[in-house]
Amino acid sequence: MRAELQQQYGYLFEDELLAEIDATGMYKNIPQGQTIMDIGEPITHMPLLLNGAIKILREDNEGDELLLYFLEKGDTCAMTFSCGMGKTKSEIRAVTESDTELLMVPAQKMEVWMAKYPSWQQFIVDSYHTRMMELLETVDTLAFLRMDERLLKHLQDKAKVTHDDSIHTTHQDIAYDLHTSRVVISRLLKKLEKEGKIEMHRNHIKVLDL
Amino acid sequence: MRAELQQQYGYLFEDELLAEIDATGMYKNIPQGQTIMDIGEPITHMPLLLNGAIKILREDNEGDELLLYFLEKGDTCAMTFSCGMGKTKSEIRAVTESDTELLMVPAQKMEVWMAKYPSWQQFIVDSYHTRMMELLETVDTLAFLRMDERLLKHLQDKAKVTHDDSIHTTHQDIAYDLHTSRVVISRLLKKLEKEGKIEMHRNHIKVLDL
DNA sequence: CGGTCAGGATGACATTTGTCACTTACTCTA
DNA sequence: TAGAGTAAGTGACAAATGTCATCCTGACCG
Repeated sequence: MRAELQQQYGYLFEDELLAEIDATGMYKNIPQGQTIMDIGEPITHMPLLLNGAIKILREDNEGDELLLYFLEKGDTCAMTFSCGMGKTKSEIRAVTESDTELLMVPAQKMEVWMAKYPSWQQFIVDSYHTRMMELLETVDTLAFLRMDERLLKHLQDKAKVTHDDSIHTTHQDIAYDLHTSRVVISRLLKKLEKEGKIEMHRNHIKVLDL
Repeated sequence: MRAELQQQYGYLFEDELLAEIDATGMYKNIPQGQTIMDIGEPITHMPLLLNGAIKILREDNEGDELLLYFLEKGDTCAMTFSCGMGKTKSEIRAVTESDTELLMVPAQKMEVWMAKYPSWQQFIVDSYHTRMMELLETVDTLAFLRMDERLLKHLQDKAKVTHDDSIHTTHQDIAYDLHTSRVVISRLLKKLEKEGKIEMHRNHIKVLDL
């Protein structure tokens, strides 16, 4: 674990901070498909990813979801930071997209480190900025792209974070991520296959247009 | 100007920081409808709003716009902060929604203050969080609401930031903000009027459902 | 091997949004 | 006062998306 921490964050943090993270962070290895943070739950810890990928979701009033963005190793979710500091509840749901190793860092430590370590402060601001840019990209996708374009982009993003151009998922799961219906996704996938951008198989899709 | 600075930010910042902002910030009084920051331009200053409101816009590949959110007095746009620090170009356009007074703070000062003043650091993190929550709201609006719901919410938001339930705007301007066409807006406004939620006049709209 | 269930495909139809063309109404200026 | 320009309304049509029902296929289990 310490080796992975060193590998992912060693170039960012002072040795002293790395030692503190090592001492206080709770290591977890979570299989694919698990919810590690949910909407409305108080935030007690903040995840630092060591390996794998997480998807960050929003939810509407009917309980239907929408994918905001993916997180990968070396990332954290900045929203957890200030929700933790403000003692508010989570506005987003985090679900493991693939088997994931991470450190859960206690929320109260984050504030202490903000004052104590310039590298942590820089990390938090950089993380906010990066997530902000990703949310902007999500807004752009929703506002400017049609559903078939969103679908292709989604498959490409998924292939990128799992490092596998063969995606194991169902039409229904994709429909949930894109906040639409399964029938619409099946039709659009058919269209993308016709266009030579993907190859369809039962329970998985191979992305050709990367 | 110093009085307004004290009024809007006095409760947030140390006296020493306020003095530095006063000394280095460039006061501006900008009429409604002016672009104060544009996409692709390098960021040399960051605005601190004293009075009025600004709308923050995104642009697609065809040059069509989309409103992200409004900023009011006591606000800044966190995206300018890290874009300024990273010496990158602006990803958003900022346009005055009403006559606006603000201080333009030099970008290089922001980084200095980050290390020097805990209150500035707190302000930046809080600002990031607030903007993040607003972007989430924008995502929700785009993903979960139909165009007529988005339109009503837009009018309500506009009324709120201008402190006037009679909005001076055109169907075409609203269509630009919502990234749609004027005809669609005219029809939906007609529908909202029928539903008793607004009152329509040429060049302005009165919001009844607040 | 047959039954069940999940995943996927298809047809028909409805709703929402967008585009184009044209007309009407209002405002401003010479 | 008339003309020009802008703002708004309407009709017709197209495209995109969503819903419902039904059927087909593959995997799994008893």
